[in-house]
Amino acid sequence: MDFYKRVGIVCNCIPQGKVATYGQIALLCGKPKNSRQVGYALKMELAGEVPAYRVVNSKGILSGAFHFEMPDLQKMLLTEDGIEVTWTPEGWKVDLKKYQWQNSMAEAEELQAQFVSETI
DNA sequence: AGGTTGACGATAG
DNA sequence: TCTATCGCCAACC
Repeated sequence: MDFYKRVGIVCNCIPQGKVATYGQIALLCGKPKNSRQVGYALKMELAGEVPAYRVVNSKGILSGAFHFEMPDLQKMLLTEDGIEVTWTPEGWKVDLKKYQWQNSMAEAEELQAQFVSETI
């Protein structure tokens, strides 16, 4: 099972109105230390195929905003999701306290199941 | 084969 | 709270 494939699956499972962090996704993919590769994955294969705009770093900063075609695109999409995005000296930011995706046990298992089915 | 580079994260001071 | 540093690992020289 390709790690990038898992990243794609996880991203597609992020609920509308929520965001996830790179580390969180890496964890759900079974590779807690591959947070950097998550960003790399989004940039390469998955760009345009998954809602990568719902992925932020551990501080809630939209660190990848610059890599979108239009700088404000990510912020705009998040806003349409009902997420409040604010401008800070560090860049566009979301309140993780309010909007971070809280994974339930069921959701984690659901993801594992999809990983297995893809492995066939 | 070896060094550098990241859409990152955790920790020490 | 903020900075410096280190660990991490796939991709790319």
